[in-house]
Amino acid sequence: MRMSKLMLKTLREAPSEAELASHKLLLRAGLVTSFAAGLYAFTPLGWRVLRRIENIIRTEMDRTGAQEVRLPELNPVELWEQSGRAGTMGQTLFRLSDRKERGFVLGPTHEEGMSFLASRHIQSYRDLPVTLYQIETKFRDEPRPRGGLVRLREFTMKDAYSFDADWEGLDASYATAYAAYVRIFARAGVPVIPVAADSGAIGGKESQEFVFITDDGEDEILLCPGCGYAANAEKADFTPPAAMDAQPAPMEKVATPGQKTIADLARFLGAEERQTVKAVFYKVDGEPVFVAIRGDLDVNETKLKNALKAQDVDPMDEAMVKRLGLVAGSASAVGLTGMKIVADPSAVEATNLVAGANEDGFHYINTNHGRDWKADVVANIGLARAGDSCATCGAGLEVRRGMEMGHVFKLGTVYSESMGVQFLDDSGERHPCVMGCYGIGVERMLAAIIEANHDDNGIIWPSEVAPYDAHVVVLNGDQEAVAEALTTFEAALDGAGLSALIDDRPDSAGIKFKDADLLGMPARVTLSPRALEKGGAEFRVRRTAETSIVALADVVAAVRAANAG
RNA sequence: CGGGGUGUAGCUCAGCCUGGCAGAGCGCUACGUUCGGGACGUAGAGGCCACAGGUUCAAAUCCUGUCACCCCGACCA
Repeated sequence: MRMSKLMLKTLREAPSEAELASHKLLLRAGLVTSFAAGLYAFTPLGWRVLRRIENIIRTEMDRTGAQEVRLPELNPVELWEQSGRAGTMGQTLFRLSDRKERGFVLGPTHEEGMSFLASRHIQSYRDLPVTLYQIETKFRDEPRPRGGLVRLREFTMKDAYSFDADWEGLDASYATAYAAYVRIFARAGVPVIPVAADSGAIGGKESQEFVFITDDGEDEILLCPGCGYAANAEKADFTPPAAMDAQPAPMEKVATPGQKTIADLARFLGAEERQTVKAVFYKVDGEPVFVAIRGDLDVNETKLKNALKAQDVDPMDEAMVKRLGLVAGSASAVGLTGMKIVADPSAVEATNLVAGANEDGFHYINTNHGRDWKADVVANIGLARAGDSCATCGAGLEVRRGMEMGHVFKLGTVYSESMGVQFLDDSGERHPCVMGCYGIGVERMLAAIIEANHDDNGIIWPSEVAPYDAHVVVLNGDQEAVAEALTTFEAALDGAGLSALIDDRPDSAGIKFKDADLLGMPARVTLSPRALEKGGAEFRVRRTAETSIVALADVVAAVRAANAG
């Protein structure tokens, strides 16, 4: 490709809307153009990269025996009503209707669609197992798109779905997909770690995310330096600090004027935070829920949601707090009626805790579960934090930020039941298929590739995703010797099956070198009178900046070597 | 949905406080000189100052509203 013909404009400065390194470089290198929040166009160069990422994914999925298919992006809303997710995905769905007022959604994911497709083709256990996948556009009305390509409203996803006869079969399909993911991320140059993730109220016994660790990530990840345990914060297990040991004492009401927060209250009473009970009010699927947890711990809303098998968990709004007569800052479950009480074991097992007296300015001391109050539900709903003890080995957990690149998930029979994906076993009995699903965000991967592979001068493409194998800088191309060298070299590259971006623009050398660094092809070849005088072409490896003069006959081999490394 | 920030040329930004001809650098076009790390000169093109309303003789500037974009939080009172 001749740069003089390429629709590409690089920028010396990044547009002010960009904050992430990848976002800045995507815009500076002219790979994408923003249309609106979370919506981007890809330019010829950017599109080449995206296609190369897709091809890595496609190759690795095909290698596992997964079969590529294509579903419509426009889905009849009935599919979503059948699974029940028209309601639960709620505001995330882009909805529209046709001229006859039939309702449709733009697919945000395709469990329903793929189940529908499978249900039309799977009849017998002889048809199993099968894994189907596609690489296509998803639409999600995200509350907050961000970070350039990190969170989009329209994006490309590779989504795969496995169908097995039983859980053992699913375990095998899952392991196969997992192994493919490891290879995909390695080839694309994104360092990821697998972490345990929440599998949600829809069931399933296992779910893992492939996370790229970066300070700019959206997710909080807990890592154990002792045993290697890694989990998303919404899922992470931990062992809370031990409770204070004490014999139950009589409950007493004490004045605590102005003490609203746990920290203030503990200081005021000369107690430790773990000697108090924290009260948190939630609205769970519209119903009020009172949550009690030991004062030194925090509530993990995802765990709460799972414990209650709920769809929506929100902080209680002020109107409801008022209507129920809850006293913020002095609330507790003691004497509380009229709503469900959920407690973390930490609040149930500890003795003589300080709790609110449900009267402004007063608290009780020495409250004990069972005697002074009783929880309707006791469940682990604590949020793991940095420094908490690993539930497995006891070491102190570390917290890092991370970007979710891919997710593998043992779904079970949730969708096969609702969508009717069934098969007959060898005794003629009908069963729902056991499903798994496996997703990768392609644009987000592109962002992560750049986050993980750049320097102050620009992008450093891993060779498997680079838009071209070589960047050829031509200086004084009007001189016969240079023009001749270019012709010869181009033919040689072509013969070797290597691609090149040839900078034949009449601009100054400085501009061309800066652009070559910014655009980040693995190898740079400079054809110029000066280099020819020295005996060939100047060859430079983008990643190491290692520079040398290479005889023209050997440049193709050098390009190949740079792309192999 | 809440909080914060920003909207002026393709990009980065000044001008706004204190109302009075629409600005700079980069980029773009033409010509010339340069020619190995974002060269220089000359001459140009390019604007609904986000949008709407208001105040005023006069609004990019002051007031009100709306929209868009970016960041933080989606939470323990």
